[in-house]
Amino acid sequence: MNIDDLTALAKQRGFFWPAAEIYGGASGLYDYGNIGALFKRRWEIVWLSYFVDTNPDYHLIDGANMLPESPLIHSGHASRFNDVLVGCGKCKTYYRADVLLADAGAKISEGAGSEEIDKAIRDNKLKCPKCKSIQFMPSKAFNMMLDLHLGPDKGESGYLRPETAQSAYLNFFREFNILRKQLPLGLAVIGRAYRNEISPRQGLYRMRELIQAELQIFFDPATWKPDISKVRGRKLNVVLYKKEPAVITVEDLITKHNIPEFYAYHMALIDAFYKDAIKVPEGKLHFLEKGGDEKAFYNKVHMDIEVDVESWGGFKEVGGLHYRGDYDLTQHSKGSKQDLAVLIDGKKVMPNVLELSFGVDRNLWMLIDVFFKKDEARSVLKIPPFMAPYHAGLFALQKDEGIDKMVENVHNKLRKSLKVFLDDSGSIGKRYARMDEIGTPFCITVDFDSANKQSKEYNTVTVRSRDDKSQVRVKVDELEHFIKEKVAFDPYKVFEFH
RNA sequence: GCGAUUGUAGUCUAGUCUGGUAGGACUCUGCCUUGCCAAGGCAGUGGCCCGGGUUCAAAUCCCGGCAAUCGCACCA
Repeated sequence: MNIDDLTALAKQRGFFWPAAEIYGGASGLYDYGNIGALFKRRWEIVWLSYFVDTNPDYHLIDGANMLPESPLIHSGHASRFNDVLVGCGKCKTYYRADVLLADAGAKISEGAGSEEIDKAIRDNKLKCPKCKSIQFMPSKAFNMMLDLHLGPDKGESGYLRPETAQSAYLNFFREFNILRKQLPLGLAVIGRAYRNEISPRQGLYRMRELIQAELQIFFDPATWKPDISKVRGRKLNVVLYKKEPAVITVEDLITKHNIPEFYAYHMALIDAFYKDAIKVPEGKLHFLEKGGDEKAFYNKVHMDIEVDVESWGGFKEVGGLHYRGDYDLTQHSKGSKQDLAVLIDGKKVMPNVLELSFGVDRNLWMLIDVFFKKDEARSVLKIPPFMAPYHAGLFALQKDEGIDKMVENVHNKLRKSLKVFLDDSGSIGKRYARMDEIGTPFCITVDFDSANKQSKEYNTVTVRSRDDKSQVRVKVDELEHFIKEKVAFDPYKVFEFH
C-alpha cells in the first residue's frame, strides 16, 4: 500500500485527515476522526495494560503540555533544540552553522549566538558547499520548540513541551515520595508533544504535534535486575551500530555485545509486544542501534524500534529504547536547586532512567499499513481484534419488524461492554465490506429464524468473522461472552510478567 | 527552507499542452427488487485548493499563497 492509498483510506473511512482541512490544511497537523479516535484509544489501552498495568511499581501520570522556560533550559532543549541556521545568499541553501563551521575546522563555543557565528563565518572565509559562494545571509536561530508567552503583555516565557518525558522527570520526586520511596519506579505519560519541524513529511511520520506514549523507569543501576530468565533464548532482530542486520539472542546481546542486562530484558519485552501481541510479521521488526553522532549525547545505549512500513518506503522508527543514565535528574537537580537524588538503604542514589518511548500516531499508521490487505475480491484491515475500533457490526438481514426488535434486543445486551456498529443500509455484503475496511472482527446478523419462535434457530444469530468470512450460529445469551473473549487483550498471555 | 512534480464531488480519476455548457467509476440519499458476502433497475445530491491577473470567455494561460508527494537539507 502506498502513501496515497493509505491517506485516501484514512479519509474515506474516518481515521484521520489534515487539521483545518476546509481551509486547505496545515502542514504537520492532523485530526483523528470517529474511527481514528477509537483506534487510538484501543492502542493506548493495550499499550498501558502491557507496559504499565502489569507492574505494580509503574504508574500512569499526566502532565501540562505548556511548561515554563526554566525546566527546558536545564533539560538542554532550549540550547540543543536551538540550531543556528545560515543560508547561502546565492543558492539559498540553508545549513546548520555549527556543522558548517566544524567541517571547516573552525572552533565555536557551545551555544554561540548569531553574531559570533556570523563573525566566525567571515573570519574563516566559509564557502557554500553547494555553489562555492562566500556570500552568506545573516544567520538566525531556529528553535525546534514552539514558544509561548504565558500571561498578559509579553508574559512569562515558556514552551509547548517537546517531549512528554519531561513531565515524568519533573514529577519524579513527588511521586517517589508518594509511592513508598522505592526504586524502581515507573512513570508513564501518554500525551502530546510539539516540535516546530522544518519540513513535516510522510503523513503521520513527522508531525508538528505528535502523541507519545512513554514509560520512564527510574532505577538504581547497582541493584536493578529484571528477571532475565523470562526472556532467555529469545531471538531478536538487531542492527548493531555500523553492523549488518543479525538475529541475536538476549544472552548474546548481554555477554557478547555489552548490552546491559536490564536493557536487553526490555528489548525482549518490546519485541514480544510487537511480534506476539500485535503480530507484526517476523522480519518486519528490528532494533536499530544508534551510535556516534546519531545518538543523543546523553544516551548511554540507544536503539530505535523500526518496522518495515511499505508506505514509508522501508524500515521506519515507531519507538525507541533509551538508557539515559542520570542525565535528566542531574540536570533538573542543578536547575531547580532541589536535590533529586534519593536515599536507598541509607545510600544516596541519583536514579538512572530507562526510557521506553513510542510514537502513537506512527504506530497507528504502521498498523494500517502492515495489516491492510486488498485483493480483487475485498479490502480487509486485519488488525488484531483487540485493536479494532468497533468490536462488532450488527445487522438485520431483512427489513422486518420482528427482526428489528431482535436487533434492538441484541444491541442492548452488547452495548454495555462492547463497541457495536449498527448498520441497516445497503445489501448485507456491502455492510460486511464496510466493516472489513475498518477492521471490525465480527459481524452479527439477525435473520428470520433468529426472530421466529417456531424455528429451531430462535434466539440465535450468525456471527461472521472478518478474516475468513466463516459463520457460526451463536445463542443470543452467549453472544456477549463469545465476542468479549475474542476481543479482549490479556498481557499475561503474551509475556510472563510474574 | 531549497528544487522537481502535483492539486477536478466523500474517494479515485478524464479533461489542462491547443481557453468555449466539467465527464466517468465507486460512495452517499430515496424508491423498486433481492435477502448471508461490495448484486440489479430507476431517480437524486455533490466538484475544478485559495486569491489576483490576462481574455469577450479560465479547471485550462500568467503571478502570489496554501497543501501534498519525492529529492536535498533538517530530524537534541
